[in-house]
Amino acid sequence: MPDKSADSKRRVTIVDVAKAAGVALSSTSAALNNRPGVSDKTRRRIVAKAEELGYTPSLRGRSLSSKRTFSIGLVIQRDIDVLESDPFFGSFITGIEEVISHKDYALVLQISKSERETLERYRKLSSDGRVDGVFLNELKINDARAELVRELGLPAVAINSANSLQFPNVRQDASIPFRQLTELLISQGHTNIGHVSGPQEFLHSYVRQHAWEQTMHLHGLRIGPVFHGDFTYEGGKRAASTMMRQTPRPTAVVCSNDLMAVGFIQGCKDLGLRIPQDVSVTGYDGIALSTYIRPTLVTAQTNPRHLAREAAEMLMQIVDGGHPENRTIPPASIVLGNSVGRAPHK
Amino acid sequence: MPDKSADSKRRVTIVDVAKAAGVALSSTSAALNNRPGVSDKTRRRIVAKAEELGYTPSLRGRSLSSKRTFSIGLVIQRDIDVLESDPFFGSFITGIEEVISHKDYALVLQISKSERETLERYRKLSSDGRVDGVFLNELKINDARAELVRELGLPAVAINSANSLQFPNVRQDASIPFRQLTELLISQGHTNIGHVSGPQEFLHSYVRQHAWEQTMHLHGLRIGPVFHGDFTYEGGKRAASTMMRQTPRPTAVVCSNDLMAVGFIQGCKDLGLRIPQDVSVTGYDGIALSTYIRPTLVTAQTNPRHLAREAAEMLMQIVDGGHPENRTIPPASIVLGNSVGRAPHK
DNA sequence: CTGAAAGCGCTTACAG
DNA sequence: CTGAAAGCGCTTACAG
Repeated sequence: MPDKSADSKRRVTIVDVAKAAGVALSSTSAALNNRPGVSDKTRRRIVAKAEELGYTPSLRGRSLSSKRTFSIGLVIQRDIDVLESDPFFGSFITGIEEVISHKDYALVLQISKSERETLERYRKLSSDGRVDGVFLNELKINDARAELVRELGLPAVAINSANSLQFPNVRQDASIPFRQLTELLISQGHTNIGHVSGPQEFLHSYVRQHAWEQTMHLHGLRIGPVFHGDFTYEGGKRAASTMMRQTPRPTAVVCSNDLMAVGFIQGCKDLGLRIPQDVSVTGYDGIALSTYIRPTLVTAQTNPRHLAREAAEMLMQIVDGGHPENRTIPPASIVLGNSVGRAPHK
Repeated sequence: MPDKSADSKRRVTIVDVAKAAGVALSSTSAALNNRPGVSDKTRRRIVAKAEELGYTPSLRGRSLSSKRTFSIGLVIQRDIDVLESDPFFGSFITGIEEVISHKDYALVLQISKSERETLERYRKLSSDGRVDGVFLNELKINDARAELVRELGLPAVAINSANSLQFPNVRQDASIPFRQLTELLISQGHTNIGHVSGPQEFLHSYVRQHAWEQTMHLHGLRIGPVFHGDFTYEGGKRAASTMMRQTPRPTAVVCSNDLMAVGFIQGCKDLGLRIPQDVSVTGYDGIALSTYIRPTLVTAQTNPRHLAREAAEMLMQIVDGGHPENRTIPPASIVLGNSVGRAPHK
């Protein structure tokens, strides 16, 4: 018998505990789960016995009978090469973990490479019964996940969704910092201010661009050129090489995220333009990279970890049968780097 | 009755399929899982019925009876603030997913903030019966997880472990690229070459430093100064401000990873040193950031995604009762940036 | 408060 | 090849 591995030691079950304590199964279950239905005295005896036997409840057993998985799902859709440099990712997951691990829930993480695959993942998470709820993160305009998840009856909480969605939502409003960033540029004398946007299908791209536009109008300025980027460094670089060759070129550019802003700055440098003497640039996110580069970036510090914590708490409530109110966390606060200066004289 | 949610529609079970097809439960199970024990004709009839009824097997039911979870676990231990800028993370997870999602396995991801918590996580993953196997990633010297996991009887595969560990292992040898990087510097006339290491407790810190040392000796050179870093940007910056104030200061520095190398370069710039005219710098990892900075970094391109794919395949084999051989993937290849130049004349 | 029983949805010997 | 039955480890009415 070469195999004396762990398989041999049979698991201690709740039945063993019940027998050892000399009480019924139901009493044992109630005692161990802090449910009413047992006297304090018996409860204590049962709990002691359980500890003595080294009983630890089987998730599989609980799952089947309680029809819960004690897991929640997060599906992240990314182009492969982008994932690596994505700051949102790690922070967001950390925030989720901070909440759910204390509730004995676990995170099932899936990576998807296309919208079709993403929908397939949600569908399968549901049909397998693998999770009790999911996040609706990085929503697109008319995101197909919303209808799917509703149809599947899968509990969900949305992150920064439009209010129209029928899911509990947590948001950190980007329009305030984008207004502030735009006004900062205006206050420095800039009048021709461009925008490097994210992909048009994303809700958050839209919100950010809209805030920039509104602020320009508010101050009686015509909106500058817009480049439709993709949230990547390379996209930012391309934006610079396109936008900054126009005449007249903008003297300042509001970028939809930090990574593009950093790429934009490099693109400007490659064209021989100085930051901020020739061009002022702002970002959004507050990633570490924005403090590594020179000049350091003017941006707004978002808080994905906080956002995730709120979202996870809401999802835990839903899973427990609750109906949480929508939540809002404070808007990202402006971080003053050195990438913004006074508008150059004409 | 206000609630007409998804709860109302009862799940289609294998019993329903068996009844509808007019056969026994066992035949149905065999047919649906492509196990022998049913005639081809009945199998087809059963499969057709299952599809007709929209049957999709319940993971919970399967789990309980098969004593499998169809999940594997990855525990990542990080200081909170480091996680965000960690490139390893996203790539590694992507690699895992590429393998397991096709096998109907899912990844349970946990974030831990201390070694104590990490051990607790492994312990709980095992006692809950939440996963069928785990990764032993980012191993420390005498890593306590190894003994724990063995004791728990938890199937595991190790990433870049020392050979002495009794787990199937996949590695990408770092000593080759570190020798090459060191020799590149030597070939440029450098003789006083320093090293910025990772935390001493990590196996991979040790391997990298050792390769640098060996190469120096091989070429009859005395090893230069060593700074014990922490793999962060700030750590690299501190290394520069400490090491580059010494007299004589090294003319080249081999950093244990890219993030520290990037910080080191910034630290040098802050001291008024030019890269590579005054100091040459190398990294390791090949993160995107290394191409964003100027000068671009000389480094080695690792492949965490590939590493993860191999590891995940091995874990899948173990879970299926196999005993995979150790694997090796090709070493990271040198990426020539502009951070290395000829040694300055004395 | 306590106990015996059914059930969650599968898999797997075992007998025919 | 096919079928009836037990079992995985829990929870949850239900009756006492």
